[in-house]
This record gives sequence, C-alpha cells and structure tokens, in this order.
Amino acid sequence: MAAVPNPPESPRRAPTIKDVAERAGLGFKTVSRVLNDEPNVRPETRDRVLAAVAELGYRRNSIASSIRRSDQRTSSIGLIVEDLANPFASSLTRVVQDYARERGHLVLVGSSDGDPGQEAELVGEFGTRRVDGMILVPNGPDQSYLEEERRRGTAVVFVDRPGRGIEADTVVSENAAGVAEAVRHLALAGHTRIAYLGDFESIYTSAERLQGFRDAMAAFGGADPRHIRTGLHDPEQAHRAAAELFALDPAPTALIAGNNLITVGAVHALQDLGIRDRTAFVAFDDLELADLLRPALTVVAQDTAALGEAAARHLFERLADPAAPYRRTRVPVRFEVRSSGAIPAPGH
Amino acid sequence: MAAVPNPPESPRRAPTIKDVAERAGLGFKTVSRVLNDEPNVRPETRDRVLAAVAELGYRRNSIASSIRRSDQRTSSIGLIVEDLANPFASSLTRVVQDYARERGHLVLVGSSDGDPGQEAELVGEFGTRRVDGMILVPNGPDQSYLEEERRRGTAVVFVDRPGRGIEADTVVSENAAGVAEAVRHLALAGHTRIAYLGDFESIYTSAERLQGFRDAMAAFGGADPRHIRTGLHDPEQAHRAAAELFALDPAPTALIAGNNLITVGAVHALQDLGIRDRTAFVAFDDLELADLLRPALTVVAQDTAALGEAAARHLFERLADPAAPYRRTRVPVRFEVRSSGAIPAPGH
DNA sequence: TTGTATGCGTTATCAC
DNA sequence: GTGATAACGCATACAA
Repeated sequence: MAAVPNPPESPRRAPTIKDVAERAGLGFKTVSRVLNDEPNVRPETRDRVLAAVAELGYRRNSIASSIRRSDQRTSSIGLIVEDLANPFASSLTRVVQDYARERGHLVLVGSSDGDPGQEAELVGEFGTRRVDGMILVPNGPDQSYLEEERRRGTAVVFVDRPGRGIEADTVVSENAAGVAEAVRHLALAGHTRIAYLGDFESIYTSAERLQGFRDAMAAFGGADPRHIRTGLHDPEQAHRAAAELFALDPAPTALIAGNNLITVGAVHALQDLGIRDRTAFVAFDDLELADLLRPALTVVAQDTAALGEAAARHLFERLADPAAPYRRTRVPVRFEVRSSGAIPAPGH
Repeated sequence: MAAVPNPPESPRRAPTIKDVAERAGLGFKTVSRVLNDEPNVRPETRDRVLAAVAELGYRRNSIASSIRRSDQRTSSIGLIVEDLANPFASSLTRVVQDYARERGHLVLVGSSDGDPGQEAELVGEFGTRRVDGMILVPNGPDQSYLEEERRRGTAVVFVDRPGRGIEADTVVSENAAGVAEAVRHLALAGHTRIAYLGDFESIYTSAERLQGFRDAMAAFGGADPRHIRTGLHDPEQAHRAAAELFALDPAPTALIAGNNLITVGAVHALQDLGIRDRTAFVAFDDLELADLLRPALTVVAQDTAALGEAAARHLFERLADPAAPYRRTRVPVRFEVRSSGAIPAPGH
C-alpha cells in the first residue's frame, strides 16, 4: 500500500442544460430539442448548442430526465441470480447485459444466495430505483409479491425456474429431457445400476431433473431407490453421498450428478475411492475444464446463452406490449459426449 | 414455447408521498420526515404515516430523491470488467456487489471486452446515470478522460491494473512475485529449461508477470529467449504456441501459463502431445477443477475476493473523503501447490 | 424556428 | 411538531 502525493480537483457542480443554453445564448428548450434529436432546429443553432455542450463537458442527467418523462422509463433493468460468481449465473448475466446494452439499457445485478428474503430485498431496491424490468432466478415458495411491482409497470421475467404464486414470462431449460438422454446413454453402455445425486427436490430444476431420471430409468427396469440421493446443496454433501453410494452392495456402476456443485463433490469422491476410471459418469452443467479431465467429462450442458437471450427478449417484448399473453420458453440442452459416459458396465 | 391465457392488470401510477400525506391527513413534508427518519415527529403521527404507506404500497422514488438531495448521490456504483462471464471477473463482481450492498448501494455492470471504446461508452452511460463511483479494469493507453467524471464528484478506482494518464486509487495483484515463486518451485524440481506463455505485453498484468519470470530466471542462468512466447490472447493461440515450444530442440521441460485462457490452450497442447504426465506445469489463475485434473494443476491463484474488497473499500473511502491521497494496494497471490508443478526434470 | 410556463417526486428552507 | 414554498434538472404543452 503506497500513498501518492495527489492533488484532487475541487468537485464542481455538473453543468445543466441551462448552463449550456446560456453559453450558447439560447433558450434551454432549444438545447433540450437538440439533445433529444427533436425536429425544428436550424442546423446552425444546432451546431452552436453542440459546441457549448463540448466546451462545458455537459452530460445529460438521465436521472432527472426519467423522472419527468411520460413513460417514467429509466433505461435500466435488474437481474437477480443466486450467486454471481457461479459460472451459470455469470454467463447468463453477460448475455443479458449485452442484449440490454444493444437497446440502450444498463443492468443492475444482485445475488440472492437462494434466500427469498434477500431476493425480496433486492426487488425492493430495484423498485426504488424504478428499473423498467427485472429478470430473476426465483427462490422460495412465493413470488406473488412481484404483482405489486408489476402494477407499477415493471416487467418481470423468470429464468431457470418459474416463479410461484404468479404468472409471468418464463424461460427454463429442458431439464428432464437432458437427464433422460444421460440415462439412455449410460444404458447403452450396459449400465443398469445407475445412481443419481441431486439437490433439494423443492428446487424446480432439481425436481424436473429427478423426474427425468426416474421416467427414463423406468424403461430399463426402474431405478434402485437406494441409488437416488437428493438434498445435496454443496460439494461436500455430494462428496459424502457419493462415497456412501459406492459402499452399497450392489454398488452402482454409473453416476449422474444433478448440477455443477454436485459434480465437483462427486468427482472428488470417485477420485478418493480410486474408481474414476471405471465408473461411468455424466454431469448436468458443463464446466470449464470438463474436457481436460481424465476421463473427459460427458455432460448435459445448459445453453446459458440461449437462456439469457430468451429472458432478455421476453423482457423487452413485455415492455413493448404489456398486454401480450405470458409465455413460457423451454430451451433445449446440449448432450456433450466425451469419454466418462462411455465407460462400460463391468462384463459388458 | 407456450402461451398462457393471462389477464394483465392496468398499470397504475405509483403512489407518491403526496398520496400518502392525503391518506394520512397530513402535509407531505411530514411524510418525508418520517421516511427519512428525521427528528421532530410525534410517534403517533409517525404511525399514521407508516400505516398509510403500508395501505397504499408506497415505495420511495429514489430517482426523484437523488435529483433533489444536496449531495446528488444515487446510491449506485458502476463496475466495468473485461468479460463478466470470465471467472476472474465474476468473482470480483460478486465481492464488489456484496460490499456495496452492505452500504446500501447497487451495482451497475458492464463488459468492455478489452476495448477502450466500449469502456469509454460504458463510463459515459454510468456518468449519465450519475453513479456515485466506478470501479474499472482499464483498457487501452489512456484513461485521462475519467478526470471529467471525477470533476463531477464521481469516485474512480482501478482494479487489476492501473489506469494510464491519470492518478487514482488502484488495486493490483502481486503478479511478478507470483510468477517468481512459480519459477523457484520449478527450479527446485530440477528444471532449467522453463518456458513461459503470456498475453500481450502491452497489458499491465502480462508485462508484470513476464518481468517476474525474467527476473526469477536470472537467478538460474536466465531464460532461453526462444522459450518465451507472448501476445497470446486466446486458448487457440496458446495451444499453437505451446505445440511449437515442444517442437524445439532442446525443448522445455517445464511450462508456466500466464493466465487462465492460456492455461486451457496449453493443457490441451500437452494433452495432444501426450506429455501431460511428464511436463511440469504451473498456471497463473486458479480454475474450478484444477485440483481434479491429473496431474492436479499447481497454480498461482489471485485473491479475487481481496482484490474486489480492496477496490470497493477504496471507492467508499474516496466517497467519504475526496481529498485523501490516492492509494495503490498490492494484493498477495496464493501459491497453490498441487502436483503438476512437482513433476521432476528428466534425470533429476 | 424558438422560448415560456408548468410539473415530475423528492429534499431543503423557513415560517407557523 | 407541522406545513407551506422553493428548488433540483429535465420534459411536456403551448405560446410566440
């Protein structure tokens, strides 16, 4: 930590359109016209205004502008994810931000950590700032409180899972289909004792993925109930659950992990047990180095780009037409075959 | 994509303090007093106000509030990173967001993609929305344009690398020391032919890391210039450069990758060449599954949490005291020994 | 083509 | 304690 001598300049009052008007020797309404590209301004006058703007370093105060304009729009939207540091969330955020910016909007972000209280607080803060709309990954049993925001004209879109107690535009992944494909892939390699590790069943995505697993397993004689473990919310819990699975007799010969945190714990467990090379494995969610693991990880990859773009699109379409019927979009997943899923069942 | 019947409710005008005042049978200034916890309000009156607030579902319009308040503060800050989807950036964002939120501030985010033009545009958008301050990972040869923002009272903090053409609070990693430690670690395993893959030398962090490499190598007889490759800006370029390195005679026996994108390309190259198990490797930047690779990746991990928190702290301290001397904070890196760095030199 | 009066929802000032 | 009035920076309506 080093201190630099520094001379801070006196913080000046920012110039307003009145300052610009005075400088240009015009009425401030004329300045406003130029700034908003309204017609009926002589090119010459326009130039004078722009010159004054440049000289004073004027920058519009869009905060003041939005308070007065008829639509009350702020050109900003809010995005609430569980954890911004999670690759799923950050990649979603990036896409939403790009989409918004192309339309002149900025994005306010917040992490709820899966806590309904945090979520509601963030919604409140966003509302206070009068965002034009919000996209959220909802948490908890009830999002009906969002009706109030909506009455004020705020657009609401759910992504990753639907909100509860409220109807709204929603974008989700094809969770069940993705897991079903994983099951079929493993069955093709001769596996029948396929285990599943999932998060809390109260979470929409977890429930859908588990359902996909159960339904797909039914075609192959059904899943062994002891081979299904849910309620795993971090890598450590997944690690323990996986270790317990492989202590069973008969032990599973293949494993499906329900999300990326579970994957991390599960692979660690297989590593500890020294059975990474002979246990078939498919992970839901792609991971940055998945193809560099040995065996390379076969994954059900969510299309976060499509998810984010669809959510953003829904939001802006809702802003354009508040009366349109609500829509639910399901985004296909991509089954990425690498090698871990092709490890054959013993004796197959 | 499914359409839901839906009946949208008519968007109502949001209630204002005047509505609340009328409802409570009071002057609106009294309402304002209650909302701002100002003294001189009878508890009884206060209750009447709060009741009316609840009944009407009133929510303060902080946009209107900030336009009028004397300090002009909006309780929002801006954050500009290169790519929000990058783990380094997203983890930084998360920390900044948490720090800001604890202080009642919201965070506007933007990705510059390393383009100075995008960066300046985002700064402009943030300025227009009158953010209280901005934290940025600067790009390009000149950030002096930020002086203008600062004159308006906006706090400016650089993170990851210093801005150019302007003095400001800055937080950077101990880049050179981190690479030097990697070199010493590899030298201890008997390596002398250590290669280095880096990004453009025009990037501050790249230059610092390369310098750290050169200086540390000097203690071991110096680096072979052919074993240093820079200007690698994505995994593909790093992949090719690594392949070329190991086609040399004599080929390096150890490799240091200058950032996470380069690491991905380099490990792929080692994989293709079938020399992952016998080439010592140290990566700058940690990766999610680094410990599950085989060999597990030895890394120089940046402390993104400390980086983000220091940046946020600088920002809020600057807001509290605009006249304080500028500070530059250097955040130590963590050398994470796993196995890839301990692979011995041939015949050692 | 340009300018004036008014109002947005809030905070600041000052009188009651 | 409470409330009227002005003001913030801008957009809207309308007059000139």
